[in-house]
Amino acid sequence: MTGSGIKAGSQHQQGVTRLESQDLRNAGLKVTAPRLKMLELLEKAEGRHLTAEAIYRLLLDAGEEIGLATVYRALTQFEAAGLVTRHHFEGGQAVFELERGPHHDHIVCIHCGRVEEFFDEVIEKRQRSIAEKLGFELRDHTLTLYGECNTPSCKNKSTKS
Amino acid sequence: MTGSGIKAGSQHQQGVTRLESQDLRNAGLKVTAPRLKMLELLEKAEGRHLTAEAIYRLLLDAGEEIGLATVYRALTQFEAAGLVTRHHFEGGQAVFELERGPHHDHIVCIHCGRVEEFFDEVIEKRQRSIAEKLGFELRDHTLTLYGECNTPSCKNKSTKS
DNA sequence: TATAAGATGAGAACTATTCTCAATAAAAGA
DNA sequence: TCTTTTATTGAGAATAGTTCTCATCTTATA
Repeated sequence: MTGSGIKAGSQHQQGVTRLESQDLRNAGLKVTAPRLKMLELLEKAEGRHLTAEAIYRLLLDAGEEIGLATVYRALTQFEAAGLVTRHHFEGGQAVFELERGPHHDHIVCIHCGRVEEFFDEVIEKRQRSIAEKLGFELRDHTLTLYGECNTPSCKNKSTKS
Repeated sequence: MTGSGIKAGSQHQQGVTRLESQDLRNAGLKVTAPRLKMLELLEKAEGRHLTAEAIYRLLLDAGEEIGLATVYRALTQFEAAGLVTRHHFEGGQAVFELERGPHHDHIVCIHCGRVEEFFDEVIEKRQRSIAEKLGFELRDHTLTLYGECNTPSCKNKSTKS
């Protein structure tokens, strides 16, 4: 959607793959082709949020032989290992993104689905004090803003409703 | 938030029912037994978050004759009418709560599932300016904190994992 | 290499939710 | 009040997203 030209080519081979292999080993997972392919794909997606189905299709389209079950399984494992984050935006399907850098929240366009990320220390701090005040030990949070974005390619598109 | 002992008795009859009837009419919905029963139940739940399934079971247990499809349908209509809010906390099932007062966010215990509500103007304000800065017209948001609560009845319970 | 532990793909199974449809009940009109 | 119109209902089928099962195949290890 954004357009930082990412193609399904095969630029990075060994170097990246090695890093990814290490990620897998660190997570106690065997280094297998499906997993590496998935990590590569997520890497190339550069922060875009993909559904399991999308990952599956992209890999199939790229000529990989992979099963949907494997995609789901791997994503769950990656999540447990802290390699990816799973989000439940509106609309049933979970989306996944590679965990790069620390934490951030999201704003999603209700028309075109575009997702931007942000981080705000004021909000973070506030959350901590709210949790404390209410007698909770904060472990996690999800903050998602929904709005209408201003990209020219957006407004035209129909809403889900 | 408060925790005043709510029992599944049948205290309020006519008075409340009339208010609820009006809510339905205002929403352009016919006043029917299933809908009234659902609103009554949500009313009695005083802010607790119920799944569609839970509402269905509670009504069955209370001797009402109702179908699960009706519950889902009505909840969707109530939501469209602004009578209830739907939340997607972790775990697949959506939960519903009667819309009372203005807006608030939630903190959920990852052990016992207890939900508390809060409102924080600083966070709200911050969200608005973030949206603006990123070129979005803010329409909605969800903020849910996850933590471990301090109620004695909680820590013992097992985590979902 | 041979072996054991893990991972895989395909499809069945499952869960949450929505849809279909004939029967029914509520609002509106006479 | 009786009738007509139209929305609503319950039951079960259907769907979407995800997880499970299992026989087969790979990876890491001896």
